[in-house]
Amino acid sequence: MSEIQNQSTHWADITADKIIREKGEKSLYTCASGITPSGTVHIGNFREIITVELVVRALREKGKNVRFIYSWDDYDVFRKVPKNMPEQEKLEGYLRFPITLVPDTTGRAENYARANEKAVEDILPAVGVHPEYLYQAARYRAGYYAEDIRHALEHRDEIRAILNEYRTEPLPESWWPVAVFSSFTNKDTTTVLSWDGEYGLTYRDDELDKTETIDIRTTPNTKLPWRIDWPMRWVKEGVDFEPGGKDHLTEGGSYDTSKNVVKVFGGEAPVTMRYDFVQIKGHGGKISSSSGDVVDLYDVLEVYPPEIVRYLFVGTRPSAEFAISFDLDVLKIYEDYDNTERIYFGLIQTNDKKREKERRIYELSQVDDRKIPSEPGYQIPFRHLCNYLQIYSGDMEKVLSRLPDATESQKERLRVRMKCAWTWLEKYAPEDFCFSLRSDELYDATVEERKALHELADFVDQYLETKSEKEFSEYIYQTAKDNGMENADFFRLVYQALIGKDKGPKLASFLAACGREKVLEILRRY
RNA sequence: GGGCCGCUAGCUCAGCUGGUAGAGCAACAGACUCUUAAUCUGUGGGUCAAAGGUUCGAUCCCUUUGCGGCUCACCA
Repeated sequence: MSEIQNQSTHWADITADKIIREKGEKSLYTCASGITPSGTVHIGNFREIITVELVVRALREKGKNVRFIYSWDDYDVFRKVPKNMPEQEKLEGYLRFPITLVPDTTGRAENYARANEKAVEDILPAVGVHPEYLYQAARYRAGYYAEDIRHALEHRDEIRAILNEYRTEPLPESWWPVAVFSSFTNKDTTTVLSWDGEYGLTYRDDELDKTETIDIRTTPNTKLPWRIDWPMRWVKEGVDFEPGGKDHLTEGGSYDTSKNVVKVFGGEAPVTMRYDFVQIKGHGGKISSSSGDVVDLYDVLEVYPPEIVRYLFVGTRPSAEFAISFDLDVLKIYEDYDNTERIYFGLIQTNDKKREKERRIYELSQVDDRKIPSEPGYQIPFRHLCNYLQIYSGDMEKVLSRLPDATESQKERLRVRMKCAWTWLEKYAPEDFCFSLRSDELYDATVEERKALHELADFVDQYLETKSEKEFSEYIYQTAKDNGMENADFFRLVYQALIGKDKGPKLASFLAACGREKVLEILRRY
């Protein structure tokens, strides 16, 4: 194991090494991630979580003790009502509230933020991600950060100078490094007026023009703005590694100012890594979050099994942008994964370097690194599996009965895969790709056409199960010839007779896949 | 305006700590009287955006330029 680790060139291993090198040998390494649950947490946000998860796994495999924390910034301000949320007008009334005090109009949880959090927390274990969740609203409101807020107030000028370095408009003299939610309205439309040098903070509610003095230890209204909050928490939790999106990791971005602000709190910045955004391809056209139709982890898991979802992220350098596909690329993704798996199990020969790389990608793609499969999945092309599924109208057990040599563990994996395949066929596959065998309604065939179909039925009856695919295709041509039909016309006829379309899967193999019984059941009715 | 990323075969990209380039698809040739991005065999194809520099040696490192994209400078 360690031998493999040492020579691994996978980015997760390289990052783990970097953390150890830069932070030194420690008894505990803290890796952090987090976002604001201000709306449905989409698949782009997942990139950060999975990036940390992979680095955490790499560190643990090097024998390190690791704490993986995930911060929900649920004391953030509700700035905009996402279009995919019900009861828009009601939510409008809560703008400028902390999201933890906004009601959940979807009826899933006690408040808006919690509903979005819960959706993520429920699904992450499915892809092998198990962080320790930290809830910032609860912490702030319980006075957990009171001393840190006071510390920021004490270093007001120093912090302002750091933030001003990159600002076009310098922060005014009257600026304070805290934000206050009004105790009258819950909104952040307030202005801090003064601080008594200890825990007393006086602010004005700008809407009501009312003034109040609060104690930051006991009144749950104060929070630090993002660029101060982030470095403060680095110190609080002793964060050694935390990646960031490219909006944070750019000159003048929040990582830049935070790595200076963190010194005010007596700490240092964690090792970081920039990840690029994730695009979506083939998801019905409506994909932008502004339209409210976000793609989240649930959507992706409907079409890809957990290990393939991981595979997408594992196999791509975080700094590279990539797209998650819901169109025909899905076929290729499955094939790519299977290919990696075949290399892992030595079913495909390749050079050492490539094999080592693919091996590591396969390992990291597995949901549980202690339960890596001991045998490859059942070898059937994804396309073929899709055809089987359609022949049996989505009945997975019937499909499995056609694959008698599959082992139990392979069947388990096939079931997950078929469920995804079926969802894909129903929701995303192109029209041309889909078919279903005729049941009640028959093709309105002419007398000549019926004769041809009868002849084909006889061949099917006699030879479909005994002749090879290639040999059987001879009978198809012969039928066309015997009935004086052009091949193209005859193929069209057979597809119409079986599936009501002009085209379909390659005929000889399609008939074989359907099986003698099913084909005859339909053809004999003409 | 600052910063970051990309520019490699017709297309999408891989190539990672410097040793004169790979995959899939497309193309072409041949199998198959055959369809949905169908199957098999084989072939061709690249001044690694451009120009300098470092080096025995550069797709890779440095500088400059061009083109494309993103991001920060308001909030988080």
